[in-house]
This record gives sequence, structure tokens and C-alpha cells, in this order.
Amino acid sequence: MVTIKDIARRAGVNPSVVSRALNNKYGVRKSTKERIIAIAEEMGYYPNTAARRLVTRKSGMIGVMMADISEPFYAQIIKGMEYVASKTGYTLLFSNSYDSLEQTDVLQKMIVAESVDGLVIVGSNTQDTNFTRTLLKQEIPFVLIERNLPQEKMNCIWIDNVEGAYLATRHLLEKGHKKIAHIAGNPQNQVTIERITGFKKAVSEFGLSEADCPVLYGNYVSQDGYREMKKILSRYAGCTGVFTANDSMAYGALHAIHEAALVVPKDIAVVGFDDLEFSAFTNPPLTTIRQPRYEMGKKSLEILTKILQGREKNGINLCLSFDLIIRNSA
Amino acid sequence: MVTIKDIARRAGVNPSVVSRALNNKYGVRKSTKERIIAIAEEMGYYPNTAARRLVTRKSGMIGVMMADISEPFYAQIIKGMEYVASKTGYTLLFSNSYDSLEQTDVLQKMIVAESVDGLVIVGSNTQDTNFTRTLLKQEIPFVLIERNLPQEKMNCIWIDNVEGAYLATRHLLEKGHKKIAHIAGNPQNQVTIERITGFKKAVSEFGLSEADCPVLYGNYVSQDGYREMKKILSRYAGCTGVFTANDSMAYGALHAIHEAALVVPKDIAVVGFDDLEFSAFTNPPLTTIRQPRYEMGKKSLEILTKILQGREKNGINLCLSFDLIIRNSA
DNA sequence: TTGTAGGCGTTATCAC
DNA sequence: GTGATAACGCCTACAA
Repeated sequence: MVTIKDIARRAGVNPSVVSRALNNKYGVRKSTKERIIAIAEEMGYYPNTAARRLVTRKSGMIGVMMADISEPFYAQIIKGMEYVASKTGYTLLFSNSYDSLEQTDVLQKMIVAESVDGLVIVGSNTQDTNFTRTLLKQEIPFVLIERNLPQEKMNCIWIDNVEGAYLATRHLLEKGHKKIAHIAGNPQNQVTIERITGFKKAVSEFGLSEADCPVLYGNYVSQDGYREMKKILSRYAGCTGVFTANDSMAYGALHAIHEAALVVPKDIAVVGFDDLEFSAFTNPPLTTIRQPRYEMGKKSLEILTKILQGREKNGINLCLSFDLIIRNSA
Repeated sequence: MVTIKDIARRAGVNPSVVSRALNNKYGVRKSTKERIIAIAEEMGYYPNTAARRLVTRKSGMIGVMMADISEPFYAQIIKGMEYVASKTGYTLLFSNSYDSLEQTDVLQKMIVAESVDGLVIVGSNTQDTNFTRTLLKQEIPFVLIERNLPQEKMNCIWIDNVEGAYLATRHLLEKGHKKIAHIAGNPQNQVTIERITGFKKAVSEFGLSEADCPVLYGNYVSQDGYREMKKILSRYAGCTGVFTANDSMAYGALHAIHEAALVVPKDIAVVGFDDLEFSAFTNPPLTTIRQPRYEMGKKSLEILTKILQGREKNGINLCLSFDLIIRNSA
């Protein structure tokens, strides 16, 4: 392993000079600096992060918490983050929160053991109410994606889920459907509540009764969409339209509809939410609300980086826009 | 921040005793050890990883390289790895190699800057021929997934892609198809070559001519499957069966077939490879070869962990089994 | 502009 | 069984 001492010896200077030269600090003659840099390169020097971390108390790592990294929903968010991370030199550390951030010590581990400099938290359970306070107290910068907490010093990136769900539902209603159902997500989730609200708003605006427009619950996975769609087919015979809280559940719903030998959108129309990559390839291609996932990830890291570098202060609230992507399922 | 010094002071012992007690080393009286552990817990002590890393020269991190973490193919592999990592206390560090491992310095960065203790490399370009030598020379343990290199001291986890592709193709042939096509992957990829070999093996075994069984190329993404399927429809009119090198391309192919108003499997049968989660939800559900992705990830980390702990030596070669999952697309 | 010295928190090697 | 002390590689006052 090549250390600054080795370089210093070769360059005939003191290690501290090497340190300053390599870190672009003032007080090193240009010629010495260039010589040192050349030697470092030649010797294949890489700073020892552990040593640096120990003295600077910065890790150069950003922790990313999400429910389950294997969900396709997160793929583009991660990609957006990585784009910024690779440019700014930060390393991303991922961790799954599964059901709850607070029931496990994943957050504490990230902060104390891995000593991340900052955090991005995607989603998170509404029942997790303490972690923001803890993070604020520990003065570790963090950005929340998919949440909009009105508290001070909070950094949030979100889309207006009420409006998104409203738009999706409205699209069904404008096509003339009189009985439509909503397959909602896990009610512990904030976005679930918001999308239900949007659904009901559209329904009432069109003068339909809540009895004709039932809300069913899944947990954002295909299997649940399939299960709930089968319920709809058996219990709500007149239902001709379904709005699912995300695309994965829409996939399951489409499958159940096909199995029942019904045709989409002729017999039943389906609208999803998210616009996952795959949604262009369902049969028929899925009409859905596109979330700017890549941008969410990118922005989250841009904001966090700026805050870490002191070029920005906490309290950023960013509401991104969504789009209704009309394909053939509704 | 609580350090072992703080604990030592409270316990009335020397920091080194605390270190030994907390690390389960010999030479600490049971009563002292218990007292120290209690105090550490009470004070909320977490060891400083940077300091520990600096002196032990171990990072407790395992680097994971794959082409693109956002590809759904990797999701279950990652999950399998995480399962083991969380049990053994290792932290996973992901990095994308995109086209090539060697054209960027991602590997070197992981090793030198992050000082990972070991590596798992999924896939990798056949043109990347030097990295194994480099890793071997640096004596950093690594496990290769989706590759089977016959060299000594190499740890490989793989499935027999020739046989898998053979089985998939054979399934089409046994259904009576006389003209079938293969949408292969990127020819720089080892598995691409192997799956083409399996395809050709089955074709020749059934006495079909290569002219009737063309091989087309995509890069394992849906869009390419769509594009190549359209080519097949226009150029190879009599073709009634398609074997795609992975499921994502099968999705694109199904889409192209539907667009042409043809019916799967009546007009054209489709067989994929991988058995992604979504493949049960395509229309019709996809017949495909299931790769044990979760197990690949799990095994890779189990092997690596054992090697890192000295409980196993390099040179593990693990061939996992696959299954033909027959659904309705063929 | 450069060198010296101290310390970050931990572990390891000795004495005792 | 316990304590003192020296590293690990780097950074940063401060002194020269």
C-alpha cells in the first residue's frame, strides 16, 4: 500500500506537504505540488479512506433507505442518485427498511457504525414518527422522497398524489364508466391515503356514490392486485373500471381480468400509477400516471450534496410534476 | 460520541481491556467482561468503524459488481446476498460496471479506496480478461456469478446455459414447430454464446436447417426484443416459435406479436429465460427457464464469507440447477 | 513555503 | 487478568 509517507520520501518533502498538495490546499509551491501529484499518480496512490475518515469525521457515504431495494419502483430512483453520486464522489449505501424504519436499528447502524454523512429516505411508514426528530437532533442532513412533511428544516421531494389519483380516476370517469373500483395500497403508507383521497374526490365530483366505487386494499405487489381484482369481479359485477394505486398491482389486475376471459379495456378499463418500464409492454399497454422517478433520485442527491457542502440550507420542499400516460388499457 | 475510553473510565479499567471484552477475546475475567458489556450498552456505544478499519485493515464490506443494478434480473440476487450479509454483519457496496469492468476504475476504487474485503462479480464481459488476474494478484477473494472459469483458485457460481437453452428450444420443437428463431443477447457476453450453442444444438438434433432457425441479436432489454421480433415477423414469415435469451426481450417480443394482431401461442409461441417475477403476469403467462437467482446471491455470499473467515479455500465451483417453467406462451 | 507534532478511536504487543 | 504503549494513515494547527 502506497501512503503519503512513501510519496513524501520520494519527493523529498514532509508528509504534510503531500497531504496539502493532494487536497488542493493553499501553501504549496506550484512546482512542488505538480511534482507530488505526478509521483502520487506514478506510484498508484489512493488515499486510505479509513484514516481520512477517522480524522475528518466525514465518511463520504450517503445512506439510502427504502422499503425493499428489489422492487422495480426504486430502480430509476437509484439510477438518478448514482448519476449524481458518481459526479460528486459520494458512495451510496443502501438498506432496506421493509415494514418500518423504526422497528429495526438500520438507521442507527447507518449513522453510527457506517457514519454516513447524509441520508435519503424513500417512502416510509406514517407510523414512523420519531426518526425525523432523531435525525434532526443528531444534525445529520437528510432528504425525504415521497413524503411532504410541513415541518421546518425538512427536505422533501414529492408529487401531488391527490391530484395524480384524481387525474387517473377522472380519466376513467370521462370515458363514461359509472362504477369503478380503486385497488389501494397499504393504508399505513402516506401515499396510499393521498391516492384514495384523489380517487374519492373525482368520484364525488362526478356524482357517483361511494357504494358504486369501492376501495380495496393490497400492498403494492402484483399478487395483491390479482387477488383484489378477483374480488372485484365476483362482488362488484357492474364494475367497468379500475384504478390501481401502482403499476405492479395493475399487472396482477390485468392478469385476473384475462383469466376471467374479459377484454381490456372493452369490458374493464384499467389505470395504474408509476409508469414502470414494463408498463409499455403489458397487454394492452397500461394507461398510468408517470412519476419522475429518475429525477426524484437525481434531485434528492443534488439537494443533499449541496447541503453537505454548505451551499444550501435545510428546508427544501420540491414538488415534482407527473403526467397521465394514455395507452390502451383505459 | 462514546468511545472505549469513556467506557474504560466508567468501568475503572484500561481501554485495551474494554476492547478485548467487547471483541470476545481471551484474557478478561468473566465478571469484568459482563460489567463492561453492560456499561457499553447503557452508554449506547458503537465501535467507530473507521478506527477499527484502520488498524485491522479489514473493512467489513463486500463489493458487488453488476452491469446495471436497475435491471430487474439482479433484484433477487441482491436479496439473496443481503440475507447472508445481514446475518454475518457484512455491508454490501454496489457498483455498476455497465459495459465493461475494465474500462472504468470502479474495481480499483472498490478495492483501494473503499477497501472491500471481498467481491462478488455478476456477469461480466468476456472481453474483460485481466481483472481476475489483478484480483488474484492482490489476493482479494472474489466470487463470479454467471461465469464458469476453469482456472485454479477461481470461485464460480453458474448454471448450464447450453443445457438451459437446449431445453427451452427443445420445448418449442417438441410442440411441432419447424421454423423457430432465437433472439440472442449481446455477443460479448459469455451466456449469450452459451445460449446460442444450446439453441443450435436442439435445432440440429431435430434435423432443422440453420436457415430456418435464424439467430438475431438484442441487448437483453425489452425494446430490443420488440425490435427483433418485428424483424422476424417481416423477414421470416413461416416462423412459428421464438426463444429469447431472457425474459425482458420476451416481453418486447410478445408486444410486437400482439401489435401484429397475432395470437400467442397459436400463431407464434414464445419461450424466455430467467423467470422474472413479472413473467407470471404477461399475457399469456410466459413459458421460461427459471434461474435460481435468489440462491445464486445467497450462495455467492456464503462462499465468500467462508473464504474471508478462513473456513474455506478458493476454488469453489458451484453449478446450480434450472427449471423449465411451462406456462401458456409455448 | 515547508516541517513538526499531536491526535482521531481502535487493536495488538508487550510487560506486569 | 490487566495496564501501558505503540501503531494504523491521514490531517491540521502551529512553528520554523
